[in-house]
Amino acid sequence: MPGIGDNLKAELKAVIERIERLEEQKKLIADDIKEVYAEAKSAGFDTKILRKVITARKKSAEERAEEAAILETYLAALGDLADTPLGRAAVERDGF
Amino acid sequence: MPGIGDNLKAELKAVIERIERLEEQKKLIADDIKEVYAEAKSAGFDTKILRKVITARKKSAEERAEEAAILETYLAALGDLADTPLGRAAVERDGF
Amino acid sequence: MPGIGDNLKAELKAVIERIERLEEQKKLIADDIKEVYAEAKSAGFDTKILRKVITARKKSAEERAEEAAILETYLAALGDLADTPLGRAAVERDGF
Amino acid sequence: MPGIGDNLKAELKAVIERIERLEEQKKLIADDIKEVYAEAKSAGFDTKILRKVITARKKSAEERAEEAAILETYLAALGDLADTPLGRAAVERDGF
DNA sequence: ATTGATCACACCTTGC
DNA sequence: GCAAGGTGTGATCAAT
Repeated sequence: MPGIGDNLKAELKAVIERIERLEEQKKLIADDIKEVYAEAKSAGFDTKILRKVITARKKSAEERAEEAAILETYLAALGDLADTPLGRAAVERDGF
Repeated sequence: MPGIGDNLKAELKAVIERIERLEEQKKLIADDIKEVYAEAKSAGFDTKILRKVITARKKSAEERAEEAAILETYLAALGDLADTPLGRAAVERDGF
Repeated sequence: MPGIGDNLKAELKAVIERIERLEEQKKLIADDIKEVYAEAKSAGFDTKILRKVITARKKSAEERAEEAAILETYLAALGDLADTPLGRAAVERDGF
Repeated sequence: MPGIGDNLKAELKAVIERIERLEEQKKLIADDIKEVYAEAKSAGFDTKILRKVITARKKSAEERAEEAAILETYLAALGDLADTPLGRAAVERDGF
């Protein structure tokens, strides 16, 4: 019973396999992370605190990224401004 | 100001960097998975069904693993029994 | 000191009591389960194997439920398709 | 092939069914609890806080039970003491 | 008694 | 904004 469904079936199969393959890899890495935490615990670290540190650093990184994005927006605006004499003067005065 | 905490600090730093590196990799893979779902959606697949299929297949795999574990446990128990003449007789009669 | 908060307070009290009553019942059942395991152990059963069997059976049930859910979703999707002449033709040809 | 294993099999079946029946009941109650939380949420309560309250009350109850147990131990000791004239005097004086 | 593993529960993020 | 899935945490149970 070959039909138009065959292509769909093959596509579907491919999609599912790609996802399952990726999830497998993801799981391997997640297991690695658990292992690192386990080792750290054996070495006397408090994993709960450790996790908090990681989370805090992630938040900081996000904030930095946010700030960088804002800065970039400013710079882009200044770039436009820089095309005018008035803008160029402002840029120079403010040290950009 | 070198002190007794320096080794700990270095260790801690190493641990955190290992974890952050792994989490970064994990995120990359998670993003890949999202991308595959997005592509599949564009190709006309219903991602809701897709996800259900994936989880169902995962469950199947887990169940098979579970059953294999039970079988192994059974066999280990039978192996112990098999070390005694009485046990061997029982095992044979019951078709194991 | 009757005030506007009184209704809320009464509601809150009722909610908390309902939950605590249910959790109490839940705990009683959990204790019953423990007791059954203890009895089984006394009767010579290996509780470890017992638990594995129970969980495997649970997984089977879950998987069946999951598959039923997928089937339902499929059928719903097909039901939508079936509302169009083109869809109906495809559905019939592919044996649904 | 009737054998000595048949009784075991029947017993095993009975045990498994009892446990599964109890776990089913437990799940029903757990679902009831979820439902109460859901209703509470609809009524405008913050379920997170609600859970904290429940937990805190549970802890208090445990503490009270603990204290009651200690009290009981004391009372038992006093009961023994009460069998002696000296003990009885102490009990009376301290208001037990 | 303690420790390690297993499991249910609660929280939180993500997709819809 | 809600529903769902993944993740972290706490409790429970076996083994030493």
